[in-house]
Amino acid sequence: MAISEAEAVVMDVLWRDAPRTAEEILAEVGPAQGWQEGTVKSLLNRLLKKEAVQAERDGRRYLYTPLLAREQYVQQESKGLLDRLFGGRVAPLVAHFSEQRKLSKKDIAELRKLLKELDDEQH
Amino acid sequence: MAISEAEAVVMDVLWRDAPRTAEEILAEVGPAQGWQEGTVKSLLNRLLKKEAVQAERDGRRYLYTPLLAREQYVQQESKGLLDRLFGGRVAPLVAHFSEQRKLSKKDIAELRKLLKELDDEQH
DNA sequence: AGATGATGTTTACAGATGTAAATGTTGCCG
DNA sequence: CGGCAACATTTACATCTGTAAACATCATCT
Repeated sequence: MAISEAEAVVMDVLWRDAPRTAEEILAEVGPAQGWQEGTVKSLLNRLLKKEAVQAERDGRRYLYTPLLAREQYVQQESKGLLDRLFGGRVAPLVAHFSEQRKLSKKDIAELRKLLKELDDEQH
Repeated sequence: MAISEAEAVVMDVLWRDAPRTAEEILAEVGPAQGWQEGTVKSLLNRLLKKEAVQAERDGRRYLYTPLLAREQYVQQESKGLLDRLFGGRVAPLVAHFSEQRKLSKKDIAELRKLLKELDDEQH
């Protein structure tokens, strides 16, 4: 079962710091997303059903912790896009951003560094 | 209005070659997707409503042509992912694939070439 | 002209999603 | 102990999606 976009917003909070209560999550994303309490609770329940988070009782409330690692999620999403749009290869994706002039100086510098590291690994 | 995944499959056919009839589209994706005729027709109608394709009468049938350019679509999707998962920057995305050992030799070679070109542009 | 077949158009229906409202539960306060 | 406040759980409901079935239209064959 895939995680929806709204659910991912909740996961993001938990990935930044867990465990958290529903209240804390609401405080963190409610204003920005314009969400009510019920919305966050529903999303948490759906995430529980999908086994993406875990709830541990703490007195009257629950503490929620991610079960799905951010890495896993990022991996799935990225691979999906790459496969659908760029034949599964990374270079065309970067070329795309390059053409769109969406590479910042920092990006370029980091890419250079990355390639250098790959070089070094080669022994 | 965003284009759904199933709709994007139809767009892909049209991006490869247009205009096309519903029948041709079905012939091209039906088998692989396990779709019936009605499915393709529905998707085409939704795409029409979203103004992502255009239909031009040709005797008894229609010829469909994309209105939305593939570049636009790719741009939206890529930017969406980048913003949601990598803070809008390209380098972390590439680093991610690098860590996952998902960079092919070809990818690396192409990235190198790309950086070199950017270098040259800088003159 | 009526039946047939090729096409397009409308309607359907289940599951996912966004967004809660309604309802249930329980520890605590008076 | 009875009721409220704080949580959680259940139910709701409109959209969007995937996937067609049903129905309408119209050129054509008999």
